[in-house]
Amino acid sequence: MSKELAKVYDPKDVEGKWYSYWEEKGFFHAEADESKPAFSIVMPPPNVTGALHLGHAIDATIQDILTRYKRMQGFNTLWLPGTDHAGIATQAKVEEQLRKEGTNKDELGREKFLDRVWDWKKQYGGRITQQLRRLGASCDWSRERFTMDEGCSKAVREVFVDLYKKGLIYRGNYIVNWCPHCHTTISDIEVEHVDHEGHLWHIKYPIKDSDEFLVVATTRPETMLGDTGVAVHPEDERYTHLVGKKVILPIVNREIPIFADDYVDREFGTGAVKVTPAHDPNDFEMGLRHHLEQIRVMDKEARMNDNAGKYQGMDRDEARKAIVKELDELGVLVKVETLQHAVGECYRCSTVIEPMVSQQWFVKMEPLAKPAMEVVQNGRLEFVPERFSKIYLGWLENIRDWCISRQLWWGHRIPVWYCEDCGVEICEKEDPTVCPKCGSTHLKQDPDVLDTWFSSGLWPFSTMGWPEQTPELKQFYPTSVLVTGRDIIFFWVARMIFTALEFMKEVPFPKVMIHGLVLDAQGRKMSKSLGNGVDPIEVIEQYGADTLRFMLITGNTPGNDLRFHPERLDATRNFANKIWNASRFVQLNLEDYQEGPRGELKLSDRWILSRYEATVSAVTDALDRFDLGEAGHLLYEFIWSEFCDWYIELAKARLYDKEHPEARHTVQSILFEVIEGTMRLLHPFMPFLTEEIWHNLPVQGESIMIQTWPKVGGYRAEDAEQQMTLVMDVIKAVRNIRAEMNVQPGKKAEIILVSPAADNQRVLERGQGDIMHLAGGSKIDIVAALAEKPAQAASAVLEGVEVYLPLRGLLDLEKEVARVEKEIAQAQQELKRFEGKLNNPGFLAKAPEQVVAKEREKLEGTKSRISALEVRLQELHEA
RNA sequence: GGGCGAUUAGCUCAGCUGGGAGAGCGCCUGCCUUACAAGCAGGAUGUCGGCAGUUCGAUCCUGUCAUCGCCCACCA
Repeated sequence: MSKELAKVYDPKDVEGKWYSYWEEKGFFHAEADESKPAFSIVMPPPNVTGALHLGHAIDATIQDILTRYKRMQGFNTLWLPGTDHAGIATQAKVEEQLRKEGTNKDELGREKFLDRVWDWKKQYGGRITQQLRRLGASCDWSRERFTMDEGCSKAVREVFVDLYKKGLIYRGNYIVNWCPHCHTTISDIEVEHVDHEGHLWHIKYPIKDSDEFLVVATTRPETMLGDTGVAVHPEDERYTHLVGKKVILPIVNREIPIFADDYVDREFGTGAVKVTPAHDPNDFEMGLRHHLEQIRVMDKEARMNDNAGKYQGMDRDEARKAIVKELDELGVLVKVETLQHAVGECYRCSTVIEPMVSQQWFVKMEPLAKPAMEVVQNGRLEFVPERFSKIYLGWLENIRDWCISRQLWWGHRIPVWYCEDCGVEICEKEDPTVCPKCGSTHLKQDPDVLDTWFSSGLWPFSTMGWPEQTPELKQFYPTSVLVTGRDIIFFWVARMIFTALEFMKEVPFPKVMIHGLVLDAQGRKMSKSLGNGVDPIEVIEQYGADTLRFMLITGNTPGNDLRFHPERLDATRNFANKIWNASRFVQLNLEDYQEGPRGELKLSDRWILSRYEATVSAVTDALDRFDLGEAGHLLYEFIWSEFCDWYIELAKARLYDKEHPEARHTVQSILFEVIEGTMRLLHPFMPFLTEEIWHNLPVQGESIMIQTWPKVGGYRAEDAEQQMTLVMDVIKAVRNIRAEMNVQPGKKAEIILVSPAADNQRVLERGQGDIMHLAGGSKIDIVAALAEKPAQAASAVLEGVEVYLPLRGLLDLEKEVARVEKEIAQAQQELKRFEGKLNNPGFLAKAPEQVVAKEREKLEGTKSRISALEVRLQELHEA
């Protein structure tokens, strides 16, 4: 116990040690045990390929705080970690590796390639979970899961087959978002709409058997090779006479129909739209309505295919130039405008997406989206902050079917087989070997894999053993809360909700706590390309995990983005150091401490206990509201501004008083109780520091993390708080005078307190020792009135108390007069405000009685202050 | 084209569901006071984005405008 404690807290000495201790002791582990109420969180699984970034750090910190809090409250607490196989990202990493080795996945073949990915996963997949340990994450690592492990894969199979049989998964030829670089489809939400400056080309399409032309406007002339119609608005009088006729498509010389469709905007361009059903989602829809042919003119690389005639083999951009040139030469290019418009890009590689008709697997969304909306509308599932529910609902309202097939190898392979003889589709929970229709054994599995989010969408129950009815599922499902960034509400949160409702018939969590993104100091997203990312591990090395954690959750409002300012790390580190030193002070003064009954409590004791207890309640409330920033702020204020700045200073006198061991013992006991409880309150936020401090205190127990959460126990004392406030105000007033009058620090001075009210006098008498010590008094007189005005004294007038500091020769009379005059002026301003209010009949009639009374009180207080100040001024003039 | 968020001290941000504004950093003045100079004590600084409204009273509620940021969106 009585070891030397460093003056400066060094997290390096502490963090590694405690983390392995916790893990070895099994404190993170949760067993299904129905005797205790459950609290559970599933961690949003980070990509196996990834390294920890600040986004993960804030996410994990929030979850860890909630987890540690609930664990201390006695819940059977499970925080279940895991990682995501991240189809495209991981496959791309391994492909990159192969490229460096001079080979590629096709040379290797599917099976060998997958072996390589698994190897890669084994080698690097643990990095991010190691990094989460550095942060202090108290997850149950014995339950760590991976979206492609056996259990999760089984759940995926179960869900796919079930939805397939219900007709909610289907295969069909539809227009999808194709990334020519990643060579796969992506879902609608994986397309980013980015504004580009493009052109609007006006092209004349000659009308068949006529001299007339129809001018269409397009941003993508290269797709005209696949045009199979031209659309105009049904009520557009310019064109009604043309509807039903045909145009001859330039270059291609194909006859295509002119038809009318409401979709067309008469105001835009020429009001006539070329229709390419195979390469545009709207055209696709119109094509279906009007039975147009779909002609695909590009291949998987977005090169023109054999439907493109002489342009075959050209990249779509080259083809655009060449086609524009030819149109120009043909004399049918009538106008080119520049146009700002949004272009879809791949979220991963920013390649412009090519909409393309292709045969893919889809999840039918409407029947799934409806219940997912209802649970939010009827409050069974709440977003925190609430405003995110609107975003969620808006998305589900307009949702389109979800394209789930990906042309990748890394992922859950689509569990559908095709009979090569009779063509039948087979989708069962077991792999088929024989065609149930024709008996053929020539079965071929669909080559595609599922969208990564298909498997992570099952995360809350797949990780708990579903489809088996496990004890874990029974106790920990539904989970208690989901914590995640606002950027994956659609990708992940929504999908978990509708799959859970479909398969578990229950919400996966009653609350979703959404936090913002961590931005750089300029407010930009952190990204590899900008090079503005901050590595949390480096921050931890430099400042410690506790500092990073506390910094991340304080200083902003829930749900809002957080700008990363390195200076805030310094400030938070200073706070950690402050706590360290406060505890050091307590420990140094607890060496001879024996537990035992306390002696009489002084005002300051009752005050700090009351403030401590108020903090317990307020922090607990804030945590229950998921307002971690507020909870952190409350702790900061209590520890620094109340416990350190006041109570520790107040405690010293009695602590060092050898003549009154009982008083010393009482203070020791309170210091111990308050700091010990405060460490428990702070533990979820700063687990390492608090554990270290806790073990340096005279406590029994293996770890602070398994102690109980502080409870309130009757220490609240409004009277003590009020009285102490008066004492502190007097101390501040004296300090102020001393500073302004340049009284040498350390030099003791006589203090006279004039207070006509008996109750105030009693309070001041009770606090006089404290005032002496903290205000540097040599002697203190408390009187109801002064028979003789102290000459050569500086003064301050508080409500109910006048403070005099006889300074004799030290008093600068002029300065003092100026000071008093200034105070009078300020007080008169205030007085005016109060009078204004109290003279307002509306105020008197309509404001609550309490408020009126309070204003009256303030008015009276200010009035008497002013008259006291005026008397004082008079005296000064006389002096 | 919709929606959301932000606009408060020089900077970064709080402000707990309307009674008259706070912190940290920075700045100024003193202090190495035996927990802490990563500290202590004291101090200065704000038409709470503009305008209008509701109210006895608005930083907080309503409307509107402005600037910035984000999300969504099938005007080719």
